[in-house]
Amino acid sequence: MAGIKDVAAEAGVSVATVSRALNGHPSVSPAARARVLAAVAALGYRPNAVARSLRTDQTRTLGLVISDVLNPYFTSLARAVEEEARALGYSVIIGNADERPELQDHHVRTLLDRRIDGLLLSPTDPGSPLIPDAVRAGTPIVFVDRWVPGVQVPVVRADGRGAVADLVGHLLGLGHRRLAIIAGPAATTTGSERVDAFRAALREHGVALPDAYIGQGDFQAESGRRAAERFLDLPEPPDAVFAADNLMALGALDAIRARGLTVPGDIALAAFDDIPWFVHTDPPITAIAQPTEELGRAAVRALVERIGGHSPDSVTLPARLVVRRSCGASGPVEEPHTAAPIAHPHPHPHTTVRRSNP
Amino acid sequence: MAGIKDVAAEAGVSVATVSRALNGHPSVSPAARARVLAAVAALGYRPNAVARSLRTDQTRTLGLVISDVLNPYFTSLARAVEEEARALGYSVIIGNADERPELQDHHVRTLLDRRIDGLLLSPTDPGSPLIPDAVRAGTPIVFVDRWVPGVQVPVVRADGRGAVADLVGHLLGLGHRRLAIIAGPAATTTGSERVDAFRAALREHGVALPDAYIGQGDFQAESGRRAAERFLDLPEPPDAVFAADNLMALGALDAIRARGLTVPGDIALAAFDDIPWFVHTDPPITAIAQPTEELGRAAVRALVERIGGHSPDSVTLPARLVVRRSCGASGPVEEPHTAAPIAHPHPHPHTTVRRSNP
DNA sequence: CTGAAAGCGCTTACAG
DNA sequence: CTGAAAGCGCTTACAG
Repeated sequence: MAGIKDVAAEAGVSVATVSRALNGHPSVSPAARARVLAAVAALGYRPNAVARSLRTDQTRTLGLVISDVLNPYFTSLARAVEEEARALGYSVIIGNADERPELQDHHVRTLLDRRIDGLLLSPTDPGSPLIPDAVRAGTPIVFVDRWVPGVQVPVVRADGRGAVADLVGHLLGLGHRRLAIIAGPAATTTGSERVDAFRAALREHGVALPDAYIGQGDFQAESGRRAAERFLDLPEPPDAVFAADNLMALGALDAIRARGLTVPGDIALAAFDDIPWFVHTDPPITAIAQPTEELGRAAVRALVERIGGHSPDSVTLPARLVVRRSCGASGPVEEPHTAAPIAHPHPHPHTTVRRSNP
Repeated sequence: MAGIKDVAAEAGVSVATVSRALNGHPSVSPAARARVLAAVAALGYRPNAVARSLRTDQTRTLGLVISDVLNPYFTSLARAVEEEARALGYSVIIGNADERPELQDHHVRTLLDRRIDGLLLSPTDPGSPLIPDAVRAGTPIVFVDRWVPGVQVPVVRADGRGAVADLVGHLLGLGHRRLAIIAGPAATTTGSERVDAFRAALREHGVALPDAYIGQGDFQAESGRRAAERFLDLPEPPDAVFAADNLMALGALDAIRARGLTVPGDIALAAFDDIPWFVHTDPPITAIAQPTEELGRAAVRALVERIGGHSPDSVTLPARLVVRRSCGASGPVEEPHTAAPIAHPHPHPHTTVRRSNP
């Protein structure tokens, strides 16, 4: 593989001039630049990014540690992150924690060892000591989606409270009274916030959320299945279940079907996070949609600002309820707290979109 | 950030000894090793992977360029790849080509600039000159899923011919006669092979595949929608549609529903690539399942062999048909070419699994 | 505008 | 068993 020395020899200049020509340094004569470019083309030279990084102390690389690559939500997030990063001249290396603390640490450590310029993190394990360590060491970090309270790092996330309140109103309006939730790990912010929002909204309507109606999941399909089974084994099973992510909703659907029960006939089902397939499930599933792409882009912009030495603000974007048929006959839709409906990426005759209040 | 010199000073040894102690070199006295380890712990030292890579000329990193991160097939593949790579001591950097040739080239180039030790590639653009260039330059490469004919590189993929033949038998057995396919780009191997297999299987049964029944897609949902619409506009629309990937199947389903038609009542639908959601769509979708995890692992093993200087063989694993209800009343299932059914990851009352012949 | 030289943080023959 | 020194491929003050 041709190195900068080969190019210099071929062009009849010093390596310094080659470097300057390639990096657009102004003080290179047009003649020298032309010879360098010709030599580069002739040799098929490509600068060694490893050497350059060592010298410049920057890798032009961002790390992104997500909780689960098999979750379409994180996958869309990753795609948006990569796009925005590329637009700003950065590469991104994705680490998949698979909802496992050790794996999160493994990836964070590996990324740090590679001297990424900044880290985008959606903590699976908010208790990992690596996080405050990295912050203290001065590594630019931004949390996306999930965050760690108390750690001084900008957070880019969606606020689902309004949408959850809309969902609860929707469920109660359809006559459901025994509302249950399959929660994510309480240690994660998205795990606890969604239950809190659900409980708060129920309280507004004077409805309680008994412990038996809080299933403990881990954001994976299997846990959704188990939680749903436990609900169905109750002497008085819930008549509506809200899964805190799309994978647990899938698991819950599996469990409900396995008992020969139907949605929404026997039990209503709704999910946090909207995905294209929800339009085509039987029945189409009512979900809370996050502005995923915007979150990914905003997170990258914030991180790049941090890398630039600034202190970007946290960003919170609203989520919104997308009503389909999984909670009961749609009937005449009453707009919950607001007016204008928003277009949904997958228009469907049975879909109604509602925006939560700001 | 503490460097190796700081550790050496703290431990009272030379940087050479620190390096040896950290890399498990045998000739380090227990005493020195202990002092080094203590110093490392005290300073929170982490070796700079960039510097190490520059010196050793290896990054212990694999590149993986996939065609579309939003496609669950590639996402599972990526997960399996990362797992196996990690087990073998490698990191992986994923590049998403998004089915766009320029993006594929961008990622291949970036990965090569970073001096990855080897590249796993599922070519979106088989015509890219970067591929033969890299092969010529000696970069270890292995193709996964898709490949480029004529390029001397091991290929790890699934052979869907048996399963497609099973599917055609299944469709004809249910009384469908006008079978259509939504194909991927003819330039990609998976794009052309699936049509070829479909056409060959039809010919076996004396059925023709008219041009009008070959929809040209690009493996994205939107193209599936358009192709399905064109089919439905035909004076004699097909009575069964086979989408060459799961995203085009989603698009086709959208289009069929938008016309107020039902599956399989008005038209049958099947897809290449099985995904968990196919169990819960309305109706559950008959699909051809690839052994995705095995493919990912085998690809990594082959690539690591290549990096080790060996010449691994190509690997071809069989795909299999998973019958659900989207092609018509399931009725008594006749096993097509073989005997034993295989367990499916998502057992479901309406699912029957068939293995294609070897 | 250009080149010689130092140096980024490691690893590894070489000599002892 | 250990250290001094060279060198991986670049970039960048410094001097001219």
